[in-house]
Amino acid sequence: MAVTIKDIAKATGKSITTVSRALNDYDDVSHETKLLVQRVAAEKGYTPNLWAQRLQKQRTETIGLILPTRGPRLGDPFFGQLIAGVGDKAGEYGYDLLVSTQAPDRDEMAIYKKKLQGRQVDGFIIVRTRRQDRRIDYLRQTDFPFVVFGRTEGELDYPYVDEDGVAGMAAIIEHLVRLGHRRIACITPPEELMFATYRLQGVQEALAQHGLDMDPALLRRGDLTQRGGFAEAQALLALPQPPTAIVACNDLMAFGAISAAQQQGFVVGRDIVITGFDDTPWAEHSNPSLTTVHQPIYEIGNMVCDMLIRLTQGQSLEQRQVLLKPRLIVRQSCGADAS
Amino acid sequence: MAVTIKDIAKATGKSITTVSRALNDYDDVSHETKLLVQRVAAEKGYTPNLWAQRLQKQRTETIGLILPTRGPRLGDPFFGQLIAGVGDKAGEYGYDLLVSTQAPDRDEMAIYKKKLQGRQVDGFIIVRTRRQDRRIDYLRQTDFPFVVFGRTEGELDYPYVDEDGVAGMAAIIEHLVRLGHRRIACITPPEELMFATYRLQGVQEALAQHGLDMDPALLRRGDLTQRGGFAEAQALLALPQPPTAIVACNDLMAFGAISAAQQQGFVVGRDIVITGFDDTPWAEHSNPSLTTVHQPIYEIGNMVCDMLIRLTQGQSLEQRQVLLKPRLIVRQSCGADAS
DNA sequence: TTGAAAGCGCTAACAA
DNA sequence: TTGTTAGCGCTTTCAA
Repeated sequence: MAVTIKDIAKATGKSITTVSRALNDYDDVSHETKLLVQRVAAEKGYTPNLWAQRLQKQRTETIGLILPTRGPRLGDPFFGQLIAGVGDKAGEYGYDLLVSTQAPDRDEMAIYKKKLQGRQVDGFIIVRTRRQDRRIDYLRQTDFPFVVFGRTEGELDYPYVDEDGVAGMAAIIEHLVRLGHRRIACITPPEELMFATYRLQGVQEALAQHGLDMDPALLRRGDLTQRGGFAEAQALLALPQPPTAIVACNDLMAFGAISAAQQQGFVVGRDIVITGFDDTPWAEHSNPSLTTVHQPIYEIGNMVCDMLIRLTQGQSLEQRQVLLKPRLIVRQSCGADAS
Repeated sequence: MAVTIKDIAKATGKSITTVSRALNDYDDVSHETKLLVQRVAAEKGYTPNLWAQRLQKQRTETIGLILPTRGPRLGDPFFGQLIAGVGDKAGEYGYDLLVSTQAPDRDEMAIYKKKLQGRQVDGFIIVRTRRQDRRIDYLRQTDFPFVVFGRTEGELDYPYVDEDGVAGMAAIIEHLVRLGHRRIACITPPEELMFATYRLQGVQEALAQHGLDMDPALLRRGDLTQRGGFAEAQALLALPQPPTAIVACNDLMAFGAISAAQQQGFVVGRDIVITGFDDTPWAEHSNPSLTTVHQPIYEIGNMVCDMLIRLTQGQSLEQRQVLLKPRLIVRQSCGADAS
């Protein structure tokens, strides 16, 4: 069976307490005792029982990340990069990462409650925020540590990291208008997602600034998947007056839109222009390569994790709320490179 | 503060023991007591302290998945889909999933030891096996539950799920030979990965069966990334006698190879043929779409998780070792569809 | 049907 | 510098 602190106490002839303190390098233990205990512990291959430690310390050194989705859709590189960013940073601190999947349905809150009240994690990272987000309401009200990737409607009195979607989309529109486009379509994310609001707002404000209006027929709601982008682009291209540019609110939908356009014989970048948002690893290598807005998801994962761990340790944050400036990445799909 | 079993005991006037038994629905508690206790528990919003439960029960209902990589590379959809598959299945059982990232360096084993000996998880899922895999050696020797996605050299006396890479690559080669290709190049994974061996073996056996030899100049080692595929394909295309087909051992490298070929003005599917392995979500939508071998990673994640949980519960497995038959997916990049 | 008591492995206040 | 003791919240004998 497993080696416990008790075994070491017996083997060294010291008390359990002394062993505990020696192992934790307290300075009220004699040097010799410390050496002895540590040697014996190493010999016996002692590793502390974490539940016992945690039960005692009332801290878990674990952070929770509940992915708001189920099923194979996690092929979306978004989640992989995010997990990498959060997990790597957690590892640096010696923290663990508890990952669950739970679609945003009526069971969603149960899992947060269970993990919080069961004291399984010291804090949560919240991703893919809705405009009204009960996860955030709940955590705010219980006063439990959390950091958000994204924002919500209403008062933003919690720590978050987000990229400025308004500015990002505005940059895209600016660019397209400068290239001469006037009939610009937009494929948006599901309405309940907060970033849908920001990105659409960016589109509309930038258009307005150039005296352009969004034709309601050119505004279509997608589901963030390639399949969705494909379907919506098909519908747009079938209009009596099709757009000259399609602005998709994420890369995946843009890829779907490109497929749809190509399938109908369009040369993307020449006959029609398509852009994305996220700058996934694929954007650079797709054909044509995708004009998009860069979003450093891995680094954001790093940041939110770092902030959360500091919070759980009672530290205060230098920057509680971070809004990243987006960077436009011009590639071939907008035609600027193509010619 | 948190509600404990003690609070409920006080509130109901029952003993701690009785409360515990009532909550766990033991049948030596009177119906009334049970109802009373459960009502009060619900009112107070009681949730068991999992650390205490686990300390007591010596079981964690948590499984460990340590991703053998670090850094932003988890954009690889492989890991996202795997986590989804494992996580969803774990959720079905009410199990948690503990995810870590740890590159296969000399610190690698420390994290396994810590989690195992700290009794943080009931079992491990091992992925991306090396030909000689110390993770498996260690777990085998400690007799700790684990299930492997992949195989190793030597005796396969542990539970695993894998897809038959030999058959998969053979199917690709068969197909290409039938299309008339004779000069076929291969971009392989890093040598230490076990599936590199199988996939290369599949290529060579299938070639041999047609009396063809692999020109050593056409065999190049990649690193599983797009960037790597790009570089190796460039080298191949610059040969005095370039290949007519490039068989990449995963989709990512195939995408890189496609980019390289296109950049040099080749029409992929006509001037050169490129294939992948995995059938990632992107393969279908790339341009040209990618001929590849399907690997149901999400489902494999489901399977290994299911097997592992059964193992940790002391159940025996109907099928301890599963070798999945691969399915060839013919699309445009091999020229069969293109015409 | 219930409760008292022990103990899971550990940490920490207090005494010696 | 060390050991005694209590206790984290829970489950589980054992006795009543």
